[in-house]
Amino acid sequence: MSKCEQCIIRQFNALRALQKDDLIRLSGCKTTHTIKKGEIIFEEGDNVNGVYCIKDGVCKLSKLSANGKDQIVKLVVRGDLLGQRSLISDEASNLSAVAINDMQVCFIPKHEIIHDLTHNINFSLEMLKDMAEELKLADKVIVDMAQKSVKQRLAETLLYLQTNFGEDDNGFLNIVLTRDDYANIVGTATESAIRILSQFKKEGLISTEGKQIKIDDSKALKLIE
Amino acid sequence: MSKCEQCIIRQFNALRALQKDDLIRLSGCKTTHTIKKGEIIFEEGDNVNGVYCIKDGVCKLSKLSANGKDQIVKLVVRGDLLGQRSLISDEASNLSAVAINDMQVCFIPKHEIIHDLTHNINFSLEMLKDMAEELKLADKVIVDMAQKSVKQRLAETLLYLQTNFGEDDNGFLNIVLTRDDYANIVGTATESAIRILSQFKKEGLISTEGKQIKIDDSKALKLIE
DNA sequence: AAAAAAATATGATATTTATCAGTTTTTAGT
DNA sequence: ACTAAAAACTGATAAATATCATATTTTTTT
Repeated sequence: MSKCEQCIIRQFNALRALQKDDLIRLSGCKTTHTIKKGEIIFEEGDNVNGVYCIKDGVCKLSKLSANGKDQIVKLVVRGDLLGQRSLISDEASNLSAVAINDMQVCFIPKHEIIHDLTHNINFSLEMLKDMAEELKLADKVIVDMAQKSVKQRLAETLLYLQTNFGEDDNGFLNIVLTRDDYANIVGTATESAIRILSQFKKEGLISTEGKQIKIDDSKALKLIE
Repeated sequence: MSKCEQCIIRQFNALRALQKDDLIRLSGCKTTHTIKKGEIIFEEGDNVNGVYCIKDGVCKLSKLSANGKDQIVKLVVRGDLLGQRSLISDEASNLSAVAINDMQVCFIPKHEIIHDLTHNINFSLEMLKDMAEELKLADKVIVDMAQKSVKQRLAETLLYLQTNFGEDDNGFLNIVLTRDDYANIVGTATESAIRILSQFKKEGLISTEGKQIKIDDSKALKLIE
C-alpha cells in the first residue's frame, strides 16, 4: 500500500496543501484501485462519496444530452482530482467518468476530504483556485463550441492532445481515442468527425495508423478556418 | 452610504458567511456605484482588483471569439458576485462585463476579499460552493451548445429568462435584451436569431412589442426540436 | 481460424445555419 | 419634431453539418 505522504502525485492538485499528519491520516483510509480501459468510474446521477486522485491513466468526463449523444466535457489525467465538484455541492454527479486507458487511482472518502476542507484553509483555498481554473477553461470551451466550426474544433483538439499528452517515438499522439470520442469532444456526428479527419489526412496535416494519429503539420492545423 | 451589515443582498452570495465585525470592516472600504445601461464594467484582460456585489440590475459576461463575435457566457443578476473568478486565480479577467440595465453595485477591494478568504474558512467554503455551482452550470451550457440546435437553444433561453426574471403586468419578460444579445447567448448569427424569433411569433409561441418579448406557449417552446 | 460485432469509412442527400444585400423600423441626439 | 444612426427584419443563396445507407476494415469472441 503506497503512502500519500511519499506520493508525488499530490503536488499536481489541491492535496499539495496538506501537511504530513493529514497525509498520514489519508493514507490510512484511502483505497487504491486499478480501473480497466472502458470501465465506468461513476455515472451521471451517482453519489460519488469521495474524490479520486489519478495516479495514472486518463478518463473522460461526459454528460448525456437530450438527443442521446454523450458530450465529453473534459479529459481527466494523471495528477488531477476527480469528483470534487459534486462533493463540494453535496449532490449526485452531473457527469459520468469512464476510463480511456487502464488507470491507477486512489479513492479518498468524502468524510476525510470534508474534514480537510473545513479544518485546513490552505486546502480549501487550493481547491478554490483549481475550481476557478476549471471554470475559466469551461468558459473557453463554451465560446469555442458556440463560435468555431467543427473543423476548427477538431484541429484544436488534436493540437491540445499533442501539447498535453505528447508523442511517442514514432510521432503518434500519446493518447488513443476512438473516432466516436473525437466526435463527442468536438460535439458533432461521428461521421462528420471521421470525414474531417480523412480530409486532414488527404491534405497532409495528419497521418493515421488504425486509431493512432500523428500530427504532421501543426502550423496548418492552427490556421484552419 | 449603505451599510453591509444591514444589507440583505449578501444573503444571496458567499458574503453571507461573514460575521458582523467583518461586515463593518467591509462597509468602511467598499464603494457604491451606479452603472448606466451599456456601460462597460470591465473588459477581457483588465485587472479587476476586487469584487462587485450586484445590488440591482443585470450585466452580461462575455468573451470575444476569434471571429470577432462576443459570446455571452452568463448573465449576472441582483445578489450575484462579479469578478471572483479572476480574483481567486490572481490574474486578469477572462471575460468582459457590460451592463444590460442600469445597475447598483458595491465594489469591495481585492485586499479585503483576500483577507476574508484567508481568515474565514466559512467564507472560502461558501465561495467554493458557489464556484462549484457555476462550474456545473457551465458544463450544462457546453453540452447544450454542442448538442442542441440553435432553435432549441433560443427556446431554452426564453424559458430561462421567464423563470429567472419573471414577467411584468402585461406578460412581457422582465428583462429586455437586444436581438444581438439573444444571438450572442445562443451562439448564432444575429440574422438567424431574428429569423427564429420571427418564426416563433408566426407559430404563436411568443409575441413581441419592440424589444419586449412575451411567452405565449411555454409548453410548445419546451418541445422544440 | 472463423464468425460476429464493432468501428471506420464514404457517398448521396437533406437540413441547418451563415452570409450578403437590401429594406423597414426604432432609437438617440440636436 | 427632424435627422442620423442603430437595430430589426427579410429574401436569396452559399456553406456547414447531419442523416441515412452501405461498404470495408478492425477487433473481439467463440
